[in-house]
Amino acid sequence: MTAIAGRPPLVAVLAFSPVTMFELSVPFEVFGTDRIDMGVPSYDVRLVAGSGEPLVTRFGFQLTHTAPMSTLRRADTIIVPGWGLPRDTRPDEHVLDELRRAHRRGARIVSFCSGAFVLAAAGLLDGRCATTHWMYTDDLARLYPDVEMHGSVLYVQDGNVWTSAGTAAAIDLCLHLVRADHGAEVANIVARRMVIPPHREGGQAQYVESPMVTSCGDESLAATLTWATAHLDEDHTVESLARRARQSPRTFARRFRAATGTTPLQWLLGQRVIHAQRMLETTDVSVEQIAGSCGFSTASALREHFLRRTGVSPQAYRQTFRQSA
DNA sequence: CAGGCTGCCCGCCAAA
DNA sequence: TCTTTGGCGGGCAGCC
Repeated sequence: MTAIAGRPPLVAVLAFSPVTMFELSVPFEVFGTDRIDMGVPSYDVRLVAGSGEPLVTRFGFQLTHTAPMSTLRRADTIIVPGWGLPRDTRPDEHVLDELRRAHRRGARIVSFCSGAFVLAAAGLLDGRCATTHWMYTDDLARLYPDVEMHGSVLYVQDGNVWTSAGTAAAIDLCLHLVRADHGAEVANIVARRMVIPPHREGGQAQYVESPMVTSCGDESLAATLTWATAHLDEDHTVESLARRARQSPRTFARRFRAATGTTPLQWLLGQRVIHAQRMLETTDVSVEQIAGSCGFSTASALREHFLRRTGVSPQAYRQTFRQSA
């Protein structure tokens, strides 16, 4: 998302009573917190009440002095957090019209958790891939049969429409949007400031049995992952990683999936692409050299995986960040 | 870009 | 008996 020169991107949080407090605060924490001192570009975040003032949270607190509905007409990104009304409740038609209108002019439309029902009610998910909290996927599929539901991922992008799963996946999606806007380096700074892991793949399973890196969990697995990210340029196989973790390959693979929601090779490829993103953002090293230091045997292997995971070629990616720098 | 080769992934099952 | 482990093999993704 490119900001119009001179003003930071406008993020409108379109909330409906009774709104979930956690999800309401996530966009303000990720986008609205001033981190200029660490080199993070700022956003302009506004709260818009979709169901009229006062906006009421699920715990009964009232929020007043929200921004006017017309904010949606200027917003670069509109985020709809989860809300607590029955799933078949439809917001006012004029609010849905504003959403459709924003979508038509190219604004980025985002939902967290049950906020997906608002996007669906506006028809923005028809024929699109989407997700929501795993408890609601069946309901949404039944109410809006034209939506292609993906029930087991953290977040999904389809064109300019992004939907995320329950509660904490909102953070993953917001960080991903920061990454899309300003690159992995900036997203990592934000993640570090918020003291959360910088990246969980959107396709990662919702049913993760334990966080990827935990101080009281599987130490040898966490240590092995940390080590591998610091040695991406070397060759790794499931067998070699398992040996380092002092486990049989079969047990290592099993624990790996339980802890990360993905497989060793897919995780490794993801880490390599992230590292390539950082190098493209911060250096002028050739793509061939980047491929080598990321552990890809050839530049074409890097190009293939980079394109598949980011949607753009390494060269185009670099140009985007060189222009805005 | 086709096709073969290698290694990954995961269901299955027996052993601990 | 119940749970965890780890070896095996088929299908297939990734690489050359």
